[in-house]
Amino acid sequence: MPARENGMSPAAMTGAVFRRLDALKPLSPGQAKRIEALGERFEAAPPGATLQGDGDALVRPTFILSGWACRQRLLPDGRRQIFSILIPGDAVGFCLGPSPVSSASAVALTKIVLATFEAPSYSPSSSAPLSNGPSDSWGFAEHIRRSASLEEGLLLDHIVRLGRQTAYERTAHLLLELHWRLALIGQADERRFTMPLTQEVLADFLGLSIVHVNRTLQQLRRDRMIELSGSHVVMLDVPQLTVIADYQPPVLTPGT
Amino acid sequence: MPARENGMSPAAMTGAVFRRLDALKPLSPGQAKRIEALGERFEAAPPGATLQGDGDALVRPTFILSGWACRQRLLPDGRRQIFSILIPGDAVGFCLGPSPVSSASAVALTKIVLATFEAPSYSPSSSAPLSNGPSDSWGFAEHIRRSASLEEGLLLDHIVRLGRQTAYERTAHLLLELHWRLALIGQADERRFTMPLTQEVLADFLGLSIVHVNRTLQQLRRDRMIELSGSHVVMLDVPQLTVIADYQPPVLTPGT
DNA sequence: CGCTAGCTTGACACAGGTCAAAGGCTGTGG
DNA sequence: CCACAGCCTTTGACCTGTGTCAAGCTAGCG
Repeated sequence: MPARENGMSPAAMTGAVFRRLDALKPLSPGQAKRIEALGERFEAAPPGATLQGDGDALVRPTFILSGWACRQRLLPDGRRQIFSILIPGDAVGFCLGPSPVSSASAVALTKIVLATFEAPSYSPSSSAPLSNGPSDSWGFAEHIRRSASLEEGLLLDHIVRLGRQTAYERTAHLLLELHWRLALIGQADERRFTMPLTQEVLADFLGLSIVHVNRTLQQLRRDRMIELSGSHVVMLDVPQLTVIADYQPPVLTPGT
Repeated sequence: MPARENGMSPAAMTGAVFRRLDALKPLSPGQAKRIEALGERFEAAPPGATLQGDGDALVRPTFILSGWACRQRLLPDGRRQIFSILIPGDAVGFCLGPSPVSSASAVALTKIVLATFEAPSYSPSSSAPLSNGPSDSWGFAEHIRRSASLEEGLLLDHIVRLGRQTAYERTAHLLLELHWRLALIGQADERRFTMPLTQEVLADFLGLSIVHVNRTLQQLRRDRMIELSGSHVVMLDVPQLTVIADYQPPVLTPGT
């Protein structure tokens, strides 16, 4: 097996995508194979790169193999709001169907590696009526549906954070969410994980100013709720944080 | 044609549903007929009624024929955040597929009339592989997809409002959004519409306190941006409001 | 005709924003 | 190997948008 980007095998590169989709719904051997094939055709982008412009149509699903990104919108006066933070295994944009002219753009927050599905390698079953839309032609319709459902839940959580929670609660909630999502793809242990985000990014996500994010993090440290140095996070009291943030991890519909 | 709820014909009762879906994608005659049939089987609920509980599964799509509702979540200490305001023609909850255990509940804000689709009256084409999920069995897959896309855009708008806009901007933005959506279903003219929402509901939607919503509305009045008495809204300077709120109406994918 | 739900207003408190400056880091070039 | 540049973090002083509390007011409704 030939060495790739920093010497990883295709399977290793697509690990996060595999784990995430498999958690949403167990992958069939055929599907697993197609995921692994993603590792063959990837492209890298530097921090700050625009992964998907404002009105870009989303034809085929693109996944993050490694690195972090975000979906965001800019106001005319320069204010920025980040809708969601994307981690390895996440899809960039949405694949529900043709319409998605999302009014958001996606931007890399770190060095990032992406892979896009080849469209219709599944022609045998694609003879089904196109009523299904393009989403189905590649055989992951149910995964996409569940992924969309999960993401919608995350958006709703975000709305609650922004509308009704204090800076302290918001920050705790975000940390718990990231921890849960990273654990899903095997990139977090019980209480620690790596979060390569600047305080500016946190601010634009949490609807706060940079300065206040800093102060809030200090407060969490003083309260012995977290340790944080560089991008290394340790949650010292997960139960307490969960109460403070009223955090409820997403429920994955089990099975089949 | 027999008289119904306050003497309306089925076609009149389902007007909003028809107009909304037809705007998303022109309805075929057969689809139009099925929509009209909705008017035969409706049920009413009083203000405050729970239309859909917290973890309720969403099997078949339910539409609002008349009245307003909202999707919301409550925090343990009683704080409330409203995710979206539902008007006639809107679907309650989502119909993307089986998983939608949405962590939100839907509540009637006024007296409301609902109608739910009968499941599989379209059996001829439902012989298609069930890979499509239940969403397709009733023949509106593309409408549902576009509706979901539209709603996702509204959620993103809401996140920007809550995260990065001032009370004044948020309020202006909401008024413009409601105006656009009401116009879509033929319930608004160029600048006026009816908004049967208390200031408490506005507050819980906009992430503000009741008192501050009141003050903000006063300010909009003083600035001669709006008139508002009871539930009657007049927007006095739509262009200006649009600039203030940085409002961008949703783009409906045209055609077919 | 009194009650209640909703609206309005003032006085005051506080979470969070803004401004400004000083410290780290880290990478790069001399 | 040092020095500088740039980005990020941290902190203090101060300001303001929004929340809280409390009290009237209004109007529809039983």
